[in-house]
Amino acid sequence: MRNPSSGTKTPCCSKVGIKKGPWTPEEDEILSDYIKREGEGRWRTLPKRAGLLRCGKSCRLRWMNYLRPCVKRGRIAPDEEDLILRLHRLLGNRWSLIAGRIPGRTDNEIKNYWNTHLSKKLISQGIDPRTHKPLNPLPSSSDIISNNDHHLASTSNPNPNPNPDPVSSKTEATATDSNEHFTYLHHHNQKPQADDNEMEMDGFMLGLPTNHSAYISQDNYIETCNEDTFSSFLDSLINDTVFTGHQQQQPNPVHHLANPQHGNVWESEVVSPMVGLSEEQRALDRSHHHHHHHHLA
DNA sequence: AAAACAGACAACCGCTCATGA
DNA sequence: CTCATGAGCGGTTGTCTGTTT
Repeated sequence: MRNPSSGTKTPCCSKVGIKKGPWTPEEDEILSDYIKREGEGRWRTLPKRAGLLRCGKSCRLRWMNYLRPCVKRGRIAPDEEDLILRLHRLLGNRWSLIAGRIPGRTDNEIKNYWNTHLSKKLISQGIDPRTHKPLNPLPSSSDIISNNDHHLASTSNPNPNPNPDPVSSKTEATATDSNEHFTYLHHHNQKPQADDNEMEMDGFMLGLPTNHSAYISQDNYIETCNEDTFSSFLDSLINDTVFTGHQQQQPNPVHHLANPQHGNVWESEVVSPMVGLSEEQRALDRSHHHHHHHHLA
């Protein structure tokens, strides 16, 4: 990690003469034109090359979240919303991972939509947006009220989520004991990364095809082997029920994987534990995502 | 009519990770 | 191996717009 005190800290937009705030249509056009001509990348130097008084980060963000042709604008459709809910239940706040599964939508957009709409919606339905479980129906004496509050939820949350607090989950390596599970996962999945297709784990197998395997362990955590597996895994999830009516006829090589003869595990079992994804899983997903980005974006 | 407030979304910041020298 | 750098992620803040007082 970069040491902020090393003197090499990148000031990014703090430089004088660097514009901040909302983009103007003129700036948008300059950026779009430039990227169409020269392509993406080299964000740090792009502003200078393109003639923009912005930092590279800002340019990248603007392009990724707004200007790219494949970015879909407009309202989130009901089926998209359903998918977001479903994926969030599985993945937690891994917005980019979720976004990677929703064509045309960006992580930022989904994050915003979650925070402004879905989170509140779930709360109004008596569902904890973090755990996707019912909010404490009968607050016991030990429970402090108001687990509507995102922050307080972390203290009163009965679920096994090892990272109740998004901030701490990010800044600190999680030390909760339930993480040992993912430590295991991490060591076994991430190291060999894309080249191993087989894992021996106990737990019940979901039946991914060929040489891939994904499991729901006895603790109900999803365990995946590599990015392809993970990808297929999510595919199966997506195609499971969300688009019934839209895509159900669409043949999908990995269809039925997630809900084999075991019933709809997503609706019942997977829900809670997956929110407990830890830093290790995060790391795993990151690696997934890095590859995804190139495919999807 | 205007000030205050609230919601929605765009943008920024700090951080981690991957990669290459 | 270490270090520098680019890229990307997720939380948070800023700004705009619509609504309420």
